[in-house]
Amino acid sequence: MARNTKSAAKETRRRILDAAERLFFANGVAQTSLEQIAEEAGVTRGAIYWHFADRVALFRAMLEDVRLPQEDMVEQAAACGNPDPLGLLERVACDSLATLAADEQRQRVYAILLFRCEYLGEMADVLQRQQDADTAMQANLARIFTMARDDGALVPQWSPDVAARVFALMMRGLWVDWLRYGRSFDLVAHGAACVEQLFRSFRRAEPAAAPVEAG
Amino acid sequence: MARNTKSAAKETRRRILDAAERLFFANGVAQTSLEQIAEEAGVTRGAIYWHFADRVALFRAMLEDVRLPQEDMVEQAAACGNPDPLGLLERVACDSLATLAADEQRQRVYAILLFRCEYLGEMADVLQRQQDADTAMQANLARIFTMARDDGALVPQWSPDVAARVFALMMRGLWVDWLRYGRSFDLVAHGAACVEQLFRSFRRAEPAAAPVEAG
DNA sequence: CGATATACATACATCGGTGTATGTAAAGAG
DNA sequence: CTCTTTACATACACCGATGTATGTATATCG
Repeated sequence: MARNTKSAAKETRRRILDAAERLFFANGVAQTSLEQIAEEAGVTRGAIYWHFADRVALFRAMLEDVRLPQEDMVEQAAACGNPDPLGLLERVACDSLATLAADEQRQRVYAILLFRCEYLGEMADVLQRQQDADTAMQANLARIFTMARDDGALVPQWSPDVAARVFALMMRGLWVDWLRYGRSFDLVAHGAACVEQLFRSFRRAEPAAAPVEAG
Repeated sequence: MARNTKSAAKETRRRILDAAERLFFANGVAQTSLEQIAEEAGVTRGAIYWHFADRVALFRAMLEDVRLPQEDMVEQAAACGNPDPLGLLERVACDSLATLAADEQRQRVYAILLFRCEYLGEMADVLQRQQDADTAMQANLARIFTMARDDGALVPQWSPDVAARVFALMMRGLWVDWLRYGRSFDLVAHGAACVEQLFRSFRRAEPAAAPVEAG
């Protein structure tokens, strides 16, 4: 068939990636054939094999387009010399929820990573990327909580490491639950309530106000 | 071939289930053929098709043997009329960590559910079971935290629902992280530190002691 | 304005997996 | 002691998916 111009080829590549994303999300990675992806993208398998070595390469390319929520938080929280570390983190946390809630591509890709693929053999390093992101987030959070403790902002009942861990576990739980169970609750509102009350327990007690209810 | 006695047939069934569990865990559900399972179990595919209708039925049967950590916690925490609900929960939480850490079958099956299968089509109700377990756990925890609030055991900074949610998210995060990342930390010790400090924030402040470090 | 590389489509060979049909020897019922 | 049923093993037919080889029309470059 007619050879496409270079920009048209780029668009073909995009269409393949988008089609793969939709089908991986809808049918799972293992249950999606290159034939189906080609059809969804309006090309043939020849085009896919031209742009990508095989299924795994296609899958990897799809992932490279998206940042994981963990990576997002690390980047956002990098601003360290802040006078109010806990306040910064609290805002970053809520931002991360809003970012995920607003970006459907991110939702699909993260959901694929969480529930629609099996991490084995050639996919092992995909898991590794998530572990690296988690580790980086954990280290970064621990650093910030340590700053908060040194500033006297963190109550002594919480050790910086454990506070960082519980916070990270809660955030990931919120992301995962929301995606796993069909986005059946208001991620931003409900998540904000969790974030706020947890951070309230991190801080020295203020004149007590009534707790915020979940969304 | 020679027909086995009824008890021998039961054992064959067990061997098939065990083989499936090991291979699903090692290679993923989609990447494991019935041929492989048969070989691992020392039988032929004929035996598998005799005992199970197909792969999905085999997978389901494998799951039925095991209780999920969530289901475990719900059962453990059912004892409600306790004078110290928060103390009860704290113990139940640590028990659940110890139970998971001690039972390799449980670890494999839960890991399969989390990272080694794709929830689609005929597998949708498998996800449903997890969602039901999570929902039940959530409801149960909320009830207990409400009791704690009514007893004055829960500080007013935490609403019972949000406290239950954060606690549940943390617990699931601990289970998942431990399994996902190759059990690379001491689940019981590290988990206990998280549980303890979170529950300390739930309770009215005692004469402050130094926080416990993570394991 | 050829020559060549590009961007695919088409065609083919292969293979592993599934489901089912059939064989069969022993267990259990009467 | 037979007859039937059980508990498998064996054999077969049938895709569907993969990978590769090949065709081919057109950009693009010198």
